[in-house]
Amino acid sequence: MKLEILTRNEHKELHNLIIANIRDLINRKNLEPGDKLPSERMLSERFEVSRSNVREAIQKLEFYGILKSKPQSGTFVADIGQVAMNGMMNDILALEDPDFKSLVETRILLELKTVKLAAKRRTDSDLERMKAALEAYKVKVLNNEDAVQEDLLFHLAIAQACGNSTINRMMLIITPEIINNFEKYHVCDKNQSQKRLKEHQDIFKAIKEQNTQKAKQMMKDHFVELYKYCYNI
Amino acid sequence: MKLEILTRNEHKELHNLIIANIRDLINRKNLEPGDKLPSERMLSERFEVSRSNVREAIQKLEFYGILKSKPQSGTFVADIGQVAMNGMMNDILALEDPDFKSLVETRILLELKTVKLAAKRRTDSDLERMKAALEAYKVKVLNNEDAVQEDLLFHLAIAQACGNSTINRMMLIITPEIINNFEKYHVCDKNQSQKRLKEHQDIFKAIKEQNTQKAKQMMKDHFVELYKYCYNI
DNA sequence: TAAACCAATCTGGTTAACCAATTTTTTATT
DNA sequence: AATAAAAAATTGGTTAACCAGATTGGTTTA
Repeated sequence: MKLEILTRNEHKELHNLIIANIRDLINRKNLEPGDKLPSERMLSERFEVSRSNVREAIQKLEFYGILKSKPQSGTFVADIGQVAMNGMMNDILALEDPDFKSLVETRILLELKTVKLAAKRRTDSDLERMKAALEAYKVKVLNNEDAVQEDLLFHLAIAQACGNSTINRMMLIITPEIINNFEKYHVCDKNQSQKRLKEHQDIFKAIKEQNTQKAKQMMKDHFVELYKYCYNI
Repeated sequence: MKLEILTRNEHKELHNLIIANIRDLINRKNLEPGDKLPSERMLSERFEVSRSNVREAIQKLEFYGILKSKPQSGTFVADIGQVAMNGMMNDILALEDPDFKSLVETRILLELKTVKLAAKRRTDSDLERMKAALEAYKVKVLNNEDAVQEDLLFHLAIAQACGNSTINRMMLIITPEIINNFEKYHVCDKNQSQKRLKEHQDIFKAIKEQNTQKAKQMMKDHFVELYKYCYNI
């Protein structure tokens, strides 16, 4: 067989092709939750792709909870049912790359929640972590240095304090994408950094005082600039 | 070298170990954004693990946007900066498995947003997809069959119509976990299924009419039972 | 001096052979 | 005939050799 190196996009296309093939196979064979898929070797032969590509596609479907691999046993359809599996696979295949607007919209949604929850649930050690992150941010700002990272890390510290591991996970997923777009579009303006620092300090204070409403309002104010920018694209 | 098969948990531990090693390496060598990591072969030798394990750990960090692999070239630290990378890696390593309460809380947060956005932005083809999902749900309910999957698929159809690919992605991530917990804790009650159908129809109607406030309120009502359950655990 | 070229080397990706746990089938025993 | 024990086949995971594109350093050339 000819060996071919794929670009990142071709790679994704290949994965989607394999995923679609697996979906069709499950439908044709009427596999139900808990049923076993054909082995990786058979799938790779059947779809005429390498076994490692099949493994990668299966890994992706495992991430979305649709399949489960058991060592030395097989790959199984998860307990989510055939209909749900079909719908979700189609959804996954239709998933496009996130645009900046979608990222910002999601970030604001998540953070207005995390800040409220953090104000309610923060422990003393949470406070310490947040304070440390805030201090690091402060130092950079006062030295008039770029502080995008420290900015975001303070927000991640809030997410960590919100006591919801799922929301925290989602903040982790979007943060690097946010950072990249920040730098790409030069969202952050150094002239405003003093103001931003003040806002961060206000947020921290509200969380410390466990004033949920104030915390949310401070975060909202903090996002106003971003909002504006987002709707101007 | 001795070959050893790992359980799922040991596997995760190994990944975390490698991730921690990579973090320490980046710190020790003071690698900055865009810098190249040592090759996979060198890392595997240095950490005394297999190259495929290194590749899997790198893949995970790629998913979180911390590293970028370029074919035939190398693996690079993403443009998020050293400080952010450190903080995020620590966060990732500290990430625990989601509990049901965290899942439900997140689901409600996301869906109260998706339903509002869907009411505002839904296209005609979105409406058709949602109507189809709703019909499938209706058939199951009227036949008094289990309809958890069709239920969730309707919600996913709403997410798809919300015009925000990031939120849609997150709904896809949590849905299988939600389904599993639904079935584990028997959250769904068949006696209430008629009521649930009515609620779904109300939501659909509100989205069709593009009445955002009503759509959100209907969704809120729909979640009341879940709320109760969630806070009773 | 600097630009262009070329070959040696290094890289992530791919493949195929191999491993050990598991599952299935066969055989042996009661 | 039923059960237990053993062997064969199957599985996902692992390893190591290999591939082709990218990089690099030195050499040649304008």
